[in-house]
Amino acid sequence: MARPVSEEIIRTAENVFREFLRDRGLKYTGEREKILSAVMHTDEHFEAEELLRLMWQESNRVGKATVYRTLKLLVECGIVKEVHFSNKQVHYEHTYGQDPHDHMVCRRCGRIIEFDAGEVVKLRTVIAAHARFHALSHRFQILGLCEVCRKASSG
Amino acid sequence: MARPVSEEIIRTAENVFREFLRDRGLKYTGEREKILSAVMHTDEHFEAEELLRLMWQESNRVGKATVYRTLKLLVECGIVKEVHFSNKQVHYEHTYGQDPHDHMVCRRCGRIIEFDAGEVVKLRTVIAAHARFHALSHRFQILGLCEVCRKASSG
DNA sequence: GTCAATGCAAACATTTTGCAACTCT
DNA sequence: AGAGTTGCAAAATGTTTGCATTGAC
Repeated sequence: MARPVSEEIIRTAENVFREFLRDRGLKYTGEREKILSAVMHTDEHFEAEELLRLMWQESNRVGKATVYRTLKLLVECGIVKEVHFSNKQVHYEHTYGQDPHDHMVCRRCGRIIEFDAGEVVKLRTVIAAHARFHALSHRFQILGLCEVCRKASSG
Repeated sequence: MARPVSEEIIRTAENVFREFLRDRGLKYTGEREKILSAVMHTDEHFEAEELLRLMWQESNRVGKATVYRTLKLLVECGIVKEVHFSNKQVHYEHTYGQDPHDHMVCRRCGRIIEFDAGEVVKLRTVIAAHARFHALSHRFQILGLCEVCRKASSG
């Protein structure tokens, strides 16, 4: 899982976001600040509605539409990444100050295991070069059975 | 792109599907046959609604719900694969009789470039072994700029 | 004849949008 | 002051479901 992140990194992310907004003539509002903070304090993958629920529990009343709009901005500016685990909602994770990683997803129990993306990045560069493609990012997931479920099903 | 596939392969796929259905006490109906045929004759990635439109154009009147239900079965039986390009609809491709491949997606123009998945499969096995995870499949996409768009944006 | 499949429309879940009121800068 | 932002509720999107009718085996 994405690990909880130091206050220092959170402040840096805020600066990145503020600058990103300023560059486009957009405003750093109280809502955007609160949403970024909620995102950075999450150490799990989350969905938009989940983040909203979390914020409401802590009496941070922001509208649903604002959360969706702000997440989109955070993705654009690279602080947040979209992950597609299921066919339903989009999942998000903050990646700012984290090592790049990808996920293994257990088909049986849904468990998520992260792994370092270093080798994947190397491979993607080689593959892209062959097609004269300029790789900027990737999405990678390994689907299968985690150790527990494998043992359970062969037992 | 998935290449158009020989009539022989199509017949084999039909057999696979029929057997899959029989094994579960399900029926090989005219609708399912028509949908499988439409899928196998597609050589592009498609969406459920697109397939439906295509079939209607050729006066193959099947209900939308039936298409969704049948695609789900085809995925289960391994003839069709889900691909998640965007955050919106699921895309599908038939993979029966095709070499395993993954995709590069151009962020600017949306162009899809396929590449052989051999190296990815090797890498996923190594990575999975580290976590005692049993890899069964993967999803991989490289996002970036295709040659045309890279030239256009640097010019 | 039985049990499953179909088609339709209604339901559903998630995300986006229009708009009047508001708030950063 | 003015352009962008918010929240709400309505709309849109993509997919699923309930149910009466139809069809495969």
